[in-house]
Amino acid sequence: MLQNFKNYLLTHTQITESEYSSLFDLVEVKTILKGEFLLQKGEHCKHSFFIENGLARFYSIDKDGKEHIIQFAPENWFVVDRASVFFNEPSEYYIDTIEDTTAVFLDENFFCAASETVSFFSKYNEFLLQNHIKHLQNRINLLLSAQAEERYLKFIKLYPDLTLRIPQWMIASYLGITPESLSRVRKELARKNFGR
Amino acid sequence: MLQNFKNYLLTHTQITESEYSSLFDLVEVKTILKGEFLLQKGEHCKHSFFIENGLARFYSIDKDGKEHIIQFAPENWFVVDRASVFFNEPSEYYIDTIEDTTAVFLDENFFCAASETVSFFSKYNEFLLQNHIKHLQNRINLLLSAQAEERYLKFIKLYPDLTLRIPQWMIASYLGITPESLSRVRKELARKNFGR
DNA sequence: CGCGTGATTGAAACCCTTCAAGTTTAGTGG
DNA sequence: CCACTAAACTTGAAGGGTTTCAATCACGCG
Repeated sequence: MLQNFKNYLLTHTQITESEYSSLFDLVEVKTILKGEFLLQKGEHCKHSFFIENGLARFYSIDKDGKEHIIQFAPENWFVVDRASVFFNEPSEYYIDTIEDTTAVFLDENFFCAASETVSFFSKYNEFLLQNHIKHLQNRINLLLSAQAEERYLKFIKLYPDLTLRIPQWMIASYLGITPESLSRVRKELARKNFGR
Repeated sequence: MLQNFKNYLLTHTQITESEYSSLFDLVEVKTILKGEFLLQKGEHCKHSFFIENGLARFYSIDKDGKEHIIQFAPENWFVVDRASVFFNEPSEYYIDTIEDTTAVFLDENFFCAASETVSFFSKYNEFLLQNHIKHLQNRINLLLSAQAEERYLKFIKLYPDLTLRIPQWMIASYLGITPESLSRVRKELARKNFGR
């Protein structure tokens, strides 16, 4: 039961077994079926979600009804609309699941308690924020500088395991291209590599 | 002398005059002429730069030699490659100035001392990180969902003052389009608004 | 088996880039 | 203060990458 969440905290935050036990009372664990929402536009995001098992996605829907995926979150990842949580604003985004998912719901109380009981916790929290910034910045740079093929190659290099679990049209959405274009990019890549 | 930096800290971090005086010994202030570098690719970024006066830009150069602007930083803004500072990695990016600039160089020592002497400081630091994430996320969403015209309109709405100070070709770079395209977008916008 | 979803393919259209030329603007030195 | 030059901006025509729309194919599941 919740092996991933426990291991994650033990290895990343130097938490002890007993500290973990007391903090665990503060979280909620929920099962979310494939396609169900963790967050919808207009809601205030009150939790950080730790994905114990399964796969979630964080995305927006534009005025033409098109989805744009900001982030995928497989097991051992956090997913959250930080802007909504931290600034207490209604969210512009959606979070739902691509697979049946077990998620740990962490609220303000949990982070306060954890920061107080585990001295290293706030340091790790800063690590998460800095790491998040690093990834977002790299993504912006990629969107500015690379075309479809290069974006896709970087994606499968960075997330080889996810490539197999995520439908192609969602990867296309993450890359900022249409499913048809991604299909053609893959066809072209297959053609190039055939001669080896 | 450094009115902006002082006011910024006083209003945002609840620092006292005397605390400011002692912390001020830990910073360096430098004048950077237009076009000179604060950071170049391959260097380890050791400072956060507070722009006291002037205007800086944070950008990458791709394999074809094209520049891609990640961020502009006018007076009262911070600019820094957080990934390089926090993870102690060589930077992938450049920071230089668009105008003659006075910048405050803040290093690790400053942040440690400030966190210790000013209780509110680390809270404000988290605010900066969260705010940074919020902006990067919105930018990614815009790059995924909007075409040239909409990107430009959002830009001039968000940064009306910067629009006049920054050469058009740099704004184009920030938007992920060519200078020629931006010129045509502006022409088209002028045409549309002529009929009012 | 039939249905729905996802992936593929083709043709036309579109947005944007590229390249080249011309115009305007800004900065510098005589 | 004007003349000169470089940089920035504009404009046009051609081309490229991607989208759009439509049709077809492949697959899993009730």
